[in-house]
Amino acid sequence: MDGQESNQSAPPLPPAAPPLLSPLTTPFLFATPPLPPSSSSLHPPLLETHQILPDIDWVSLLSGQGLMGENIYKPMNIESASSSSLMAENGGHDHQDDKLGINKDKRKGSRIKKTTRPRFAFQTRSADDILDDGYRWRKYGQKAVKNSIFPRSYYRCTHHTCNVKKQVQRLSKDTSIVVTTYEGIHNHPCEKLMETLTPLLKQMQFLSRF
DNA sequence: CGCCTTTGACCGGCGC
DNA sequence: GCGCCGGTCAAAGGCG
Repeated sequence: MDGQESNQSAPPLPPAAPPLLSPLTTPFLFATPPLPPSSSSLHPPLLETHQILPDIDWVSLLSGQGLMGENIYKPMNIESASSSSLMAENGGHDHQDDKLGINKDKRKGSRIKKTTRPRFAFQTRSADDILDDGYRWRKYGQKAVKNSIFPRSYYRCTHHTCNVKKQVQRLSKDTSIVVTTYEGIHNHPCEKLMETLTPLLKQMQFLSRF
């Protein structure tokens, strides 16, 4: 239906641009110092809006390598994502992994295949639930979750060949914090990044002729 | 007209 | 087996 299965078997391509943190989009995302390990075990890293993020190796990050341990960015593979931050808020019940990337017809099938899509979450302190990460997203659902006064919103990348999803939920414990969970890897360039870079590249090509 | 959000219904997994 | 829960679908409506 939406081509979700089309790139399940293909090896994931590295993101053409950071799925977040693009300096060419607004609002900018900025990082706080690393959280203490005790809190990071329950919650994704918290990003503030007043500090510039360090350089991040997103390829390594999304492939599950590097930036682990005490680093504030802790990617979660799908197998280990069952203890995601959103669950910490809703009482730890989560079985979505079995259904990720499975459309309605597939769910009617005999056996649901477990997928292994990269997944990571982080927190931002923002008044806006939706962060401009440079990609285009279409909201496909919203659910009230247990033990949370705020609903969880479900978004899918609008690119026709891309099946990246994200979940957005505001913490009831701290209403200023928004938890965003990304799932999957974009297999296309960031639209806004390309929009910004294209005229610059053309100008560079023009100037290089002299 | 195309794209988006909203929202109720539906589905499968899990715990009891 | 049943109910709860989270995730997804898809129709309807809004907006530029």
